[in-house]
Amino acid sequence: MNRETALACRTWAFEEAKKVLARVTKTPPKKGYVVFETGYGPSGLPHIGTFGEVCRTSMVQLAFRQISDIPSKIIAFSDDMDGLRKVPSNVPNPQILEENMGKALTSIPDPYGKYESFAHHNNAKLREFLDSFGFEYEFLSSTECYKSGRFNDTLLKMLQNYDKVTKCVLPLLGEERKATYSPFLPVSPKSGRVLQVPLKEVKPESGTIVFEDEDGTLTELPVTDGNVKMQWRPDWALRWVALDVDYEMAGTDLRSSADVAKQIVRVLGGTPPEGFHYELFLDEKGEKISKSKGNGLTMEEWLHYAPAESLAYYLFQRPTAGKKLYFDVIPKAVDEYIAAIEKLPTEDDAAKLNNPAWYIHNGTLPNDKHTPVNFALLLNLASASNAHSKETMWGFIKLYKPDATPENSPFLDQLVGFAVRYYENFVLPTKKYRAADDRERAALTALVTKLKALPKNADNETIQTEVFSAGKENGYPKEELRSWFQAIYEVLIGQSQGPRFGSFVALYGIDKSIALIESGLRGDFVNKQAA
RNA sequence: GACAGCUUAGCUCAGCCGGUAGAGCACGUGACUUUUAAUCAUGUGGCCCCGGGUUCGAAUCCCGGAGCUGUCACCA
Repeated sequence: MNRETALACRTWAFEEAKKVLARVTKTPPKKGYVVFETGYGPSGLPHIGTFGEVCRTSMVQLAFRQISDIPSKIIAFSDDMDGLRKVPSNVPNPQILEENMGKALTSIPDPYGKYESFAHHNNAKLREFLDSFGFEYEFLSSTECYKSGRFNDTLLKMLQNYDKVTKCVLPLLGEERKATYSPFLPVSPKSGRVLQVPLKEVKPESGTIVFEDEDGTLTELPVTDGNVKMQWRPDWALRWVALDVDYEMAGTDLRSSADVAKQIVRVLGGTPPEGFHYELFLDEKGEKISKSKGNGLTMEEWLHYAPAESLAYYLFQRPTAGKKLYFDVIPKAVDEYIAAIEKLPTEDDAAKLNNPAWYIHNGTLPNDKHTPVNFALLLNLASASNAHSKETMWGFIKLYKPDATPENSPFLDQLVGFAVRYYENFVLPTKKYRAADDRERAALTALVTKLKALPKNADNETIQTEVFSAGKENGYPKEELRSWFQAIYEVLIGQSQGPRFGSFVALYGIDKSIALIESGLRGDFVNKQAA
C-alpha cells in the first residue's frame, strides 16, 4: 500500500491513525512501539461493547500500519483488581460472591470452580471471546501490574501529587462522595477488601498512606506493590502513564471521566493518549439499550442470525453516530458486507481504503467469503418455503444458481443456516393456519389423488401442472386460480404467500407433501394452533 | 443546566477538506413463470430541519435557532 494513498484516506479509522502518527512524530515513543489500549471490566462477561471497542481499535491499528513503520500493539487491559460491588445475576453459587463482597475480583474464589479466581474465569472468557474473532492483542491483568511493581513509579508520582490529582476528580463528584473521596483505595490487610475510606494521612516521603481499617485500627500501607488500588478515574490515568498508552477510545458516557483522567496524566507530566468517543447503541425507538430493560439486541442474538463479519461491518459505520441496534439492521448489514466483499478485488488501493471489507479482513482479500446469493433473498426463501433444514434451502437455491453447492460456497452455506434460524424464530411463530372450506377441500383431495398417481421422480413442471389442474377441475376458473394457490399456503403452510408449489413438492418429497395435505385436510394444523 | 450526537426520498440511512442530490427497502410499470414468492429491467418520489453569513457556487464551511436522543449521584 502506497503511503501517500493511505495518508489521503479520510475514513474515521485513518483520521484516528493520523492523530496517533502526529503524536509519535512529535515525541517518538521511548518504548519503541505504539500502544493501543482497550479496557475491560471483568465483573461480567464480554458483550457487544467489548467486541466493538476491540474491533474498532484494531481498525485504527490497521490504518496506522499503513502510514507508519513504527510497530504497535493492542493491549486488552482487565480491571481485575476492582472490588466486587454487586453480585451478577447470571453466576452459579452466588453465595461465594456474597461472602466475598468488596474484595478484589482476583481474590475471590471462582464460583464456576474452574479457575483460581472469579476474575481469572472472566478473563479467560474474555480471551476466549477475543480469540474466537482472531483479534491480536496482549492481555494485561491489573492485579499483576499492581503486584509486580510495574505501576510502582507512577503510583509514587500519584502520591506526590495527591492534592492535585484529587482536585482533578472532585468537580465530577456529588457532595456526599466529595467528603470521603480519595484517589487511593487501600486493600485491607485483614479482610482483603478494597476500601473506600478517607485517608488520615498521606506520606509522599515514605510512599505510604494511613487510614482506618474496617475494625477501627489505624493502618499504614505503602501505595506500591498492590497494597493499594487507585479509584477508577486516576486508575485510568495511572495505566496511561505507566504503560505509556498512545491511543484509547471510549464511549461517550465516559467522556467527562476520560477528560479528568487526561488532566491527571498532565499533572504527572505525561501526554494523554489520543482517542475519540463513540456513541452508544440505541434500540429501535432510538432509546438507550440497557440490560435491565432488555431492549435492543445482544451480541449473541446478532451472531445467532448472522456472521461476525456483518457485525464488524455495522461497527465500522460512523462510530460517532448513535446506532440503532435491532433485528432489522442485520440483513442489511449482511448484504452490504457481501456487496463490499464482492467489490473489493476490483478496486484500486484508494478505493479499497474506503471499503469496509478491507478493514474487516485486516487489509487482506479473503477468498472464502464469496456468495452468489444475498441474505435478503435467503430470508425470503426460508419464510416462503417452510424451510426447516439447510437441505431444503439448497434445493431451492439450486433452482436459481445451479452451480452453487455447499462445498463450493461455504459462506453461502453458513448464511443458509442463519436464514433457517431466522425463519424458525421469527416467521414460524407468526404463522396462522386456517381450515379449508368445501371448495378447497375438494381441490386438495383431488390433488392428493393426482400426486399419488405420479411417479416418485416427477419433476417440478409435471407436478405444477397437476396442482394447476386440481384447482381447475374443482371449481376454480382461470381468474380465481390465484386464490386456489393462496388457499394452499394458508391451509398447509400458515402463510398467504409461498413458493412455486410444484417446486416445493418436488423438493419436499411427494410422499411427505401428500401427508402434509392430508394433515391439513384433517385440520391438524388448526388444532395444534388452538392448543 | 452543561456537554455530545442526530435531523437528507414514505422507511432505514449514505454522501459532507463546496461544484447539477444517492443506495436499500417500500411503491408503480414491464419481462419471465400455467398462481404466488423470488429473479431481472425500469420508473415515481427530496424547500438535504429553520434563519442568516462566507462564496461565482453551500446538504457540505461559519454564526444563530428549533426538534429528537443520549451522557453528566454512587459503582466501574
